[in-house]
Order: sequence, then structure tokens, then C-alpha cells
Amino acid sequence: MARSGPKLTRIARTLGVSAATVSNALSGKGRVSAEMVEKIRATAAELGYVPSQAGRALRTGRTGVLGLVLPDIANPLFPQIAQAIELAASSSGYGVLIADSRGDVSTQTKAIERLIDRDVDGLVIVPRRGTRIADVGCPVAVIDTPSTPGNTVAADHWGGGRQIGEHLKALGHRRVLIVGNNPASNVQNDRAGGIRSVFGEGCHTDTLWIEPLERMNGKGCPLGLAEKVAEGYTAFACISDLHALRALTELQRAGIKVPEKASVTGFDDLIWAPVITPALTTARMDMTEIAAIAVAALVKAISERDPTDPQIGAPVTAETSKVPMHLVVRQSAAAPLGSQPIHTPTTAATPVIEGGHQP
Amino acid sequence: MARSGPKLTRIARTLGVSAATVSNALSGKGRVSAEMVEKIRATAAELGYVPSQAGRALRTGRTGVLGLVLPDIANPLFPQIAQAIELAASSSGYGVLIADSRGDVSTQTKAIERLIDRDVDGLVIVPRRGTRIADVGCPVAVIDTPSTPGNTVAADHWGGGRQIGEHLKALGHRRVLIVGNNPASNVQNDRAGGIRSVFGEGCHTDTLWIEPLERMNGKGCPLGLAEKVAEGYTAFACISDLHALRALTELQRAGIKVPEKASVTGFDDLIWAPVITPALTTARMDMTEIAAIAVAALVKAISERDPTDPQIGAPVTAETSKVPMHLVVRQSAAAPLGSQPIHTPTTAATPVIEGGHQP
DNA sequence: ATCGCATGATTAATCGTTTAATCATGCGAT
DNA sequence: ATCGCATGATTAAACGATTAATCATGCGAT
Repeated sequence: MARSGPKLTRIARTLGVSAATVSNALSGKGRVSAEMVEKIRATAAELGYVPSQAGRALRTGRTGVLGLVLPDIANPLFPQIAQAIELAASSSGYGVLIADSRGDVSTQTKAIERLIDRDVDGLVIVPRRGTRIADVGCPVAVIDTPSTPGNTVAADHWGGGRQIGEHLKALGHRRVLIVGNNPASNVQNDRAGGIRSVFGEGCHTDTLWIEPLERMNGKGCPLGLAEKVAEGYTAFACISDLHALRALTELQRAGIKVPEKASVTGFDDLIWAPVITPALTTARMDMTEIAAIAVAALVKAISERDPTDPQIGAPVTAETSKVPMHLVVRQSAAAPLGSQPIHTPTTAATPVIEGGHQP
Repeated sequence: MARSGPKLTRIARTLGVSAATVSNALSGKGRVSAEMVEKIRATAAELGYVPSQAGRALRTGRTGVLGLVLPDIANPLFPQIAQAIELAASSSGYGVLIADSRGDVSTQTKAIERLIDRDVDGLVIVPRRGTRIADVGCPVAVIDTPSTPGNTVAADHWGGGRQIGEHLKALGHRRVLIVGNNPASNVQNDRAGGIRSVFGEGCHTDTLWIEPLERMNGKGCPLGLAEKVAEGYTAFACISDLHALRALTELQRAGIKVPEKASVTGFDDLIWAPVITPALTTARMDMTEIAAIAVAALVKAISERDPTDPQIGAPVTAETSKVPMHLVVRQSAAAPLGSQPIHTPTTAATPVIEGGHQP
């Protein structure tokens, strides 16, 4: 709807100048005397002037809107991501239009098209399981994982895995089961790889992928972790807090105390991580930072680009493409029975130590 | 950015007619011969014409964009809501712009203003804890709970509570602890009220509000549920799956088996409900339906409204304002020890029976 | 034969902003 | 005194669609 507020012309008439002068003064582009600028600024503020996006968009070919595409919108990380992107975008003066693709890969293209048709200036895409983004007609920032070609910026998932691994190793764990969803995901692979990289000589890791298991036994099937404990695994390093939750409750239900009998760690520091019992040790990504970098790169690309040319571009690049993850130490991981922890500085980054319930 | 695609004029020139005719043909408004309409439709489709939102918005005063405001974006329900709203909006030809207010009430106004300044045609607001929505300059749909004045459409939280309560009662529970976050929330109050309404003669319910407890003992503090079990409570009816999760893990950790020794139920059917052990019995709202009604009401109000008048309106109203919730029966609630379940049809609505892990 | 009218299409104005091109003015240098 | 130039402001065109007003045409009725 059209804002009811004053138009540019009204400010111009109020001050007895032309609309062009007002526009120039407000944008600081043309030649306007300092005093005039001052007067115009003042009355614009006083009248509560807000430029019409429509008018501006029509003239400049820029809408000031970014599109956000999360092919897997049901993802519990969605709130974090959306929040961070919206913050970054709005503080750069951009709006954020969302598009959902119901987890469906074919609908993803439709969703992107919907955004393009609405003339977004750029897109932020968090791709689903290694989907490559086809050339769209506007700048695109891809948030996946540093090892993915075409990635713009992402958390250092591999490094996060290493931190989790080092934490577990320092606690004394030698047999660790990595629990993930799907090996086709670059993110999950990097996290798992990071964990594995820590356990060398005299250690053993194996990986349990849930999705194939569920294809056989049905959704929500037991993971059989009690047996794994019997096999000597003392820690379950889960690729996401969602899996950690699943592992934790399954172990508890089987009468295996966490963390005394088995340690469990997660990833992402999802909303429930601090409030479950025991509170979940996990690795968190700095979405605020990631979003800021992604949006900045996008904004740069947008401003450098000629709005009329229908460029078919690769994803934009940022100076920093890898943002460190932060280990959040809570209660779900501890030294295994019959082993004393090794006291070594575990990671380069300082881990966040957080109690489950400090006053 | 400006779409690279063909403009209205190009179609006009291609067919040797005026732009006005093309516009009329495509919108079906003016007087155009049937054959002309056909030809124009055809070439428009062939050329892949997409109207410029900017041009249209400038002329009509309608942007075709709705704003979505979730004051508590960190809410784990967010994905569900956003997904449903986006679906409903896009199938009505609208885009969805999001605004976050970081859970802060004062920032909420700012967020709404950001959307208004971007000329959204209407707003969907899921208010935080009974916040009243001040008059904004455009149609607003409020999704809260039917008992809230000014509510447009919402799940029947009270009815959902009743279903949960009846389920527990039918299982044989007589001492039930309701676990909520904050009594200031209309939604939570309605849910709790619905549960309570079921337990009359010879039954006992009490309510535990987490937020006041945390203000005393710190975030993530223990809820002391083991003591409650000792006091004779056999079921914990939580107002949200998040609390249910907290209760479940705390009980498990204390060695109290769920559901044998204590039943736990939730609300919302959040992502983890089906995959934890035991899978969570909960009540789900039909967000798709709610979103459809909210958006439909909004669209109606928008089309009836004169885009130029800066109406200061109350929230729009819908024909149906109360959408039933669905009980999802899984494994976390069962008959208490030493009591046989009463076999009664528990609810009017057919509950969804869902296994934790069927093949 | 003429008027009126319905039909189908065109003209031109408009939405609000930006911006290139133009214009007026005063001042310093020749 | 005149030219050139810098400065500050104005004019006017443009973006792409919509729509009220207008125009041309043919046909039936008087």
C-alpha cells in the first residue's frame, strides 16, 4: 500500500525548492549548499518523510530487498539464520523476503523464481545437501560450508568438528561413534571429518548415518546405541543437536546414564541444548557474523553491478569465508569411567564454559 | 534489481497494439476482444513476461507484499509458521517480508515500522505474550488465541488442552502437574485452562510456571520434578514440547522411567517430538489452515480498502477464528502404575495415533 | 439518412523518485 | 569590461504499469 506520509514534492513545496534539490540533499549526490541540506534534512525529519520504495525502485532498478532461501525451512536452525540475516540486512537498509520450498528440490527453483520475479536485489541461499545453485539473474550469497565450491561464507564446520573431537579426546574418550543424518551433506561430512581427524593412533571412530537406517526401519526407529555402548563406545558425537537429543533420550531410556556411562555432544546449540538434562555440550556457529559477511558481500556486489545487465553470475565471494565455531561445554560430555582426563589445552579457540543451571 | 525480462511495451510493439490494451488484456479489466486477449496472453507467456512490481506498485499503491512479524523469532515454532504463511501468501500472489524484534518488546514497534515503511499491503502478527497491537496504517491479521480480543484466527488452544487432559484422564491419571512458562501468555493460559477443565471431582492439578522459577534459580535450573513424582503426581502436562523435553530428560536423568513411572505430554509437535525416546505425545495445531485463513482475511481486507486512505484499523476478522488442534498420541503418556485405564472415547476429534518407530 | 450506442482500441496522465542536462549568478582573472 | 568557471539550484525526462478519458467504427433503430 502507498504510505500516507508526505512525498518528496511536499517537502520541496514547503521549502520553496524543487524536488530534485530535495532528492539531491537527502542522497548527498548533486550540488546543494550546506545550509540547504541542513534545512531539508530538518523538515524531512520533522514531517517524518519516508521515501517510496516503489518510486525509487522504478527509477533505480533497485528494490532494496534481499531474498532468503532455505530449501529446508523446517530446519530447526531456521530461526537463528533468519534472525541473523534479517538483522544484517535491515542494518544495511535492506528488507528480507522469504521463500520456502517445502524441502522439495524441484520446488526450490520455483521458490527462487518467485523471489527473482519480485525483483530482489540479491539472494542468500542456504542450500540443501550440496545442491548446486544454478545461475540466477542476480547476485547470490551461498552459505554452506567452506569446502563446497561456490560457497560464499560459512561456519568452519570442520574446525568445529575438531574442537568437539579434541574436547572428547582430552576427556579420555578413545572409542567414539559419530552420529549423522546423511553423508550426502557437505556440512555433515565436514563436521564428521573434523571429529575423525582428531582420533589417530590407538583410537577408534565409526559413523552411524541415520537416514539410511530409517529407510530400512522406519522414521524414528531406535539407533541401537545401547549395543554400541556394550561394544565399548564411550562417546556419541552427533552432527546436530537434533541427533544428540535423540541419542541422549535413547540412552537415558535404556538406563545408560549420561554423561557417566556415555558422553553425548551435538552441534548448533539449538534452543533446547541448555535446558535439557544433562545440558548439552555442543558447538555453535556464529550466525550473526556469518550473516553479516554474507550480506556485506551481497550488498557490495549489488552496488557494483549495473542494474540493467542480466548478469548470470557465480555466487559472490567474501574476504572471510570461514567463520570459527565455538565449543560450548555443558554437562553431557565427561570423562569415561576408568579413565582420567588428559589436561591439555584442547583447542586454539577458547571454549565457552557454560553451566546447565547457574544462578 | 530490474528484471531483464520484456516490458509491457515490448509485447505491445510485437503485436502492434498499445500498452494499455496489453495491460487490459492481462488483467481482464478494460474492453478487449476475446481473440486479442488470446493473442496477448500467448505472446506474454512465450516471451516470459513478468510484470514489474515496482511499476505496478507505484501506480496502484499495492506492493503485493505481506509483512510477517514474530516478536519471538527464536520460537521453535517459527519454521512451521513461516512456512505456512509463505505458502498461503504465495498462492495468493503475495510475497512475505520478515521482521525480527529480537524478542524485545520495544524493538517490536521498530520492526513493524520497517515493514510499513516498505509499503507492505498487510501484516501478519503473532504477538508476544498478550502484547496488544497498536494501530498500524494497514490491515493486520493477529494470530494469538481465540480468547484474546482482536484475535483474527488461531488454534483452539483451550480445546487442545482439553484433548490432552481427557487423554491423560482416560489413561487413569488423577494428579497432574501442568508445566508452563509464563502465566502472562494468553496462549499458555488457555492451554492450561483447557487441561484443568477436565479434572474435576477427585482429581488434582497444579501449575508450575518456569519463568518465575528461573528468575530465582537461574536459567536451565532443575524443575524438581522427581519431588513432584514423590508427591504423587503421575503426569506432567507441559504447555510446549520444549518444556516437555525439559521435563522428560530431567525425569529420565533422575531414574524415573517415562511413561511407566510418569507420563509427559507436550504441545505443538515440534521437530523433535517424534524422534526422541519415548516419542512425545502432544497436540498439534494446523498451521496450514490457520495461515490460510489469516492470509485470506488479510487479502480480503486489502482488496476492499482504498489504498490511499491511511486507515487506522483494528485487526481484520475472519469467518472462522478457531481452528481445532489435533492430539498426536505417541509413547510418552501411558497409564500410571496401579491404575487401569478407563476406556472412553476421549475426544470429539479423532486423535492421530502415531507410533514412535513403525516400519 | 441520421442519430445513438455498444464495442474495441488508443491517448495521455499519473504514481514518486532519480539524474542528466540546463540555467542563472557571482566572482576572479585577463 | 568580458570571458570563463565554479556554484547552487531548476527542468525535464525517465522508470513500467494502470486507468480514466477519448476516439473510431460499425450496426440497428428511428
